[in-house]
Amino acid sequence: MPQRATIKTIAKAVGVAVNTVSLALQDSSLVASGTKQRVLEEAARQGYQRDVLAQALRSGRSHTIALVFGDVANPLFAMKIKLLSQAFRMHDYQVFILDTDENPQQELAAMRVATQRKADGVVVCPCQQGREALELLHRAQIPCLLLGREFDTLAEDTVVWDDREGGRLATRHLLGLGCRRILHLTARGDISSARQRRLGYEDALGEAGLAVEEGLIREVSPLGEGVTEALQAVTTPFDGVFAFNDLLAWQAMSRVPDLPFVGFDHIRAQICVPVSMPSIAADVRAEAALAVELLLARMADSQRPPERHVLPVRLVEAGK
Amino acid sequence: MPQRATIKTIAKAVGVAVNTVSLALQDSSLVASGTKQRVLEEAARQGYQRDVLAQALRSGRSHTIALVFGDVANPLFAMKIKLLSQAFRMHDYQVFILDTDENPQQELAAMRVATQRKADGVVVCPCQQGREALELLHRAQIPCLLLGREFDTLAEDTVVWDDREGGRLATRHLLGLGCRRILHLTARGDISSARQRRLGYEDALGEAGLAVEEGLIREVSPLGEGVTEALQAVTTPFDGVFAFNDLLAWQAMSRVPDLPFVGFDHIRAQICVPVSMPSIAADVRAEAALAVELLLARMADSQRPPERHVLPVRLVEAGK
DNA sequence: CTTGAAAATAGGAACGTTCCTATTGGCTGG
DNA sequence: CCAGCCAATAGGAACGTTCCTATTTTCAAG
Repeated sequence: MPQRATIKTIAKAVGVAVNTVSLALQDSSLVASGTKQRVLEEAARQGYQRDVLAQALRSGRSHTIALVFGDVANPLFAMKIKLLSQAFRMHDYQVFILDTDENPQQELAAMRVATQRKADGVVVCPCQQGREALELLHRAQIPCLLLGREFDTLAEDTVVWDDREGGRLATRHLLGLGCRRILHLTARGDISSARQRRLGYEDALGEAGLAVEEGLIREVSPLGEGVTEALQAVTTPFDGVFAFNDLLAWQAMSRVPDLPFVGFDHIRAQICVPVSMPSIAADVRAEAALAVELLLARMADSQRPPERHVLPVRLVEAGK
Repeated sequence: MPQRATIKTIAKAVGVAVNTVSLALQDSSLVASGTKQRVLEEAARQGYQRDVLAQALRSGRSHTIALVFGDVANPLFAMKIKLLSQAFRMHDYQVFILDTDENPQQELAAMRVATQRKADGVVVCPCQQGREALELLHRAQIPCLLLGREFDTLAEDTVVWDDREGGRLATRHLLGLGCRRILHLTARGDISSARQRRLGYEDALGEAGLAVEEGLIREVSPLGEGVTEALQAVTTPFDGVFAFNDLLAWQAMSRVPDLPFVGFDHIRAQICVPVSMPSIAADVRAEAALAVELLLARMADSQRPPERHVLPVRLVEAGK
């Protein structure tokens, strides 16, 4: 019955103090290179694996980042998660994912988990109206980055798409096709991106000299629940649809075919779907890279003033 | 400068030993209900949050489950992750997700992370040919459940779909449409599900008195890379396609339209895509529930003999 | 009252690290 | 030849829990 390898067992085997082993494993310059080598060899021989929990408890750093998203099953989020995980892993941070179901209560719970698990940082795409969840992190002194959605007051680093411009591009595209009564499917819950996309929609209508009709704006869950019901409830006729995101658009398409649609997020780029629908896209890889860079920078220096980055968007036409 | 609330600060405030506080917080019957109440009140007052890391270090149980999957961005996996997370959270287990990119090396690394983080259990959809990664868990005495893919020797609890039957159903469907030269896009890497689906394909061809043509079976990455190249390399003519999964099928469809296709996994059920393609489905909710139940049972009693569950599959026709 | 056991609480070690403060040995300079 | 210093190592406390083993209190029975 071989007992688990710890710095203690290594220390005993090499004939040196635990402290020396600890330092050697950290590749500290304080320990002689000969001893260092012997320690490393013995560690390898015993199949030593550092106990990250003990390390975290003592050092206060867990080498862990929490990712808080509304819907892991949304391919855009899934891709962001994938990219963020990879990048953070490169920097020796393990990632754990918290799915909030776009529910503010669950978001709060997620933050509690993040603080309990002593996350070194958090990336969140918030579904809260208020800053309650963020305050929780603030009190625990955990650096936080907002991804994809933001708040009016810039209190943390933020990376968002140019949602308003996206809304304009999408709507102009439909106007260009001759649509005059464009239905806008927006997301419930006072999400910044939804608000901005809608403003862009209104901008474009204004440019074209068209009035905004409340009857042509419908709110549904960002998860895509209740789309068909919402469509049935539309009494005014319409000749085109601009949806908050591709998931909503697709769901609507199966109900209202043969109308021009524009979506958002360009999910097709992540998951190759044989559906040809124009959508608004941004560079997700660049977005993830930027997010990681910013969060790591903040973790290194909490005094930096928060930065806000807006990524350019483009309309991807139906062809591809 | 209010210092962090710990059982020690609570103990001091209530005027009782740390031990008593610890027990009270665990709702132990050893501590008098009066004291218990006073402790809980003080804990709430101080905004106490248990340090899960310290708890894990001391108790050996981290209240954590690792989910190891090949591709988080695949909607089927994403949905399984979502369901598993929810269910485990109900039982007070936090989940962390490890994406292996269908790469055996990364799978091994993921297992190392799981052991380092002292996961109480692991759910894995393995991409390894060998049992190396599983041995790692075995040595660390971490219960493990195989989900979606399996090995010949039943050493751990297993939940899989009836892949072979799925292959038969899919192929029979194409045969029923009059196809006689069916291309099969299978997954590289000796994955059990791919093997079984292919066997089913061969079964069905046999039933119809058709020979298996090697030229009509093409291997591609399970991630869907290189599908178009693989299609271009097919020299034999074909009149229908059965793909290892929907992602591959969709990707192929954009290259080879106007042929009957059958996919696998019925992703459309998770993410509402306006693409009408027959696919093989199983009850994902039941699958997740079963997986959770089995893993929890094993965590409670490691001596139980391993169980193997095969979920029935059905063909979902194009209409829906 | 005293006794004994059960109920309630206390005290300290332990989990595996890291951090802080010694202690040792060897070497240089005057 | 010794003060002084630097490099290398050692020792022990600490992180916040839980676990194991005492100790005290309570209270019914004799």
